[in-house]
Amino acid sequence: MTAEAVDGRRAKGERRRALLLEAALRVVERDGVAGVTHRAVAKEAGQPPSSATYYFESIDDLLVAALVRSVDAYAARLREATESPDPVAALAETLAAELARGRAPVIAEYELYLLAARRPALRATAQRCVDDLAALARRCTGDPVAVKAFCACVDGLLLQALVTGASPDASGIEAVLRLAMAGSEPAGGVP
Amino acid sequence: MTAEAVDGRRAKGERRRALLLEAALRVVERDGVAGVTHRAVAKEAGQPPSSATYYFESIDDLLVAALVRSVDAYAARLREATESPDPVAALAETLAAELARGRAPVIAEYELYLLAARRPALRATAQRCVDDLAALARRCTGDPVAVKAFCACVDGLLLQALVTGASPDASGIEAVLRLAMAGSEPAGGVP
DNA sequence: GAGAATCTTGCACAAACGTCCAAGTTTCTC
DNA sequence: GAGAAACTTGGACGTTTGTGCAAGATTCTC
Repeated sequence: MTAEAVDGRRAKGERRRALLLEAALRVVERDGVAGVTHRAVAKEAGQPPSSATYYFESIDDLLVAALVRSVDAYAARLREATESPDPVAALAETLAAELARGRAPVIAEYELYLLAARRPALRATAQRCVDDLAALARRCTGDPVAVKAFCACVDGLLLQALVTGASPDASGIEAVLRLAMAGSEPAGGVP
Repeated sequence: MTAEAVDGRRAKGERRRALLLEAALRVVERDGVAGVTHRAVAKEAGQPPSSATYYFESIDDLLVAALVRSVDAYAARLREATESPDPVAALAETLAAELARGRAPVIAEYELYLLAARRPALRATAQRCVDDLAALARRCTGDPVAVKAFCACVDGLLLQALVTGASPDASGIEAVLRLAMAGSEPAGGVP
């Protein structure tokens, strides 16, 4: 994709690195961030422990890469909802469906997300996450305060659902998001 | 406080346990949840390692107790704001001041908070946190959806401030919270 | 004061971890 | 094909961790 002639050595390496990264995400889902070790990830990927240390010098590198990958996946889902005729409804459905399918992946996302609070190197990635959300909101309102409220609501709703064990349905989520979006201007509306 | 005649042995024990718990919170602030080990906490408390294993059988017990303590402190601050003439403004000031004083304690709170997502035993404590927030909101609006939006906004604003490194001021926070509180009814208002 | 309950501590053990290295393999360049 | 570059792997090292235990000190009960 990037260059016409690929180095077969590097290509194989990147494929392997991706395998390890996916394994790392599964480990985070299963055992939390604390469970991420070189050995555990390599074992999950069905590879020798040395390979994990080769591709990720420190355990921190591994977590950083995992967050980036997690945010990428999130951004993709977000973009899909953004392009829908009713972004708010689409997002509400997406979030509810994710929670219903299983909490572990969502927990993993937020554990990695929170990791950015301690690592300045991750702030740009976290910011991207919020920006994508704001882009969705701006399709429905011009009020910047409403955009902030909307973004905060999304993270707050998910976080609270996770920690309290509640399972809000799509309509409940949508109602809250719609309210946050309403803002001072009565209707930004879809054009 | 609880009984008239206290057992000196148990009293000493509880004092020591409290010391360890405070040390544990400092460790979480400094090194994150991952840094919490029996030895690290004992060292932080200036006590022999064995004492940590005596009072907290597993490392999980320690974290659970730490979360409960953290939520207790949060609830106290929340109650203070709730009793203010303008709860929303008071809460906004409290949150902004906390962020300004230092992010580490807030990060620690959320790391522990998120811990509840994996431990059913902690859900009640996390729920209490949300309930206290909802109680504050209900002093300003009767709309249950607005209450939910308000609670979500508080967690979302703090979480996003932490992960993006932003430092919202009191007025910015207040504006967002006020919007979430507004709801469909134009004014619940303070009586 | 005698005996029981609780607290307190040092120590030793196995397991798991990050890290490093050196030898071997594949792939590319020329 | 020869040499360089990148990948791959197994193994060893020292450190840290959780855990359990046994002996001692403190406090309460009678």
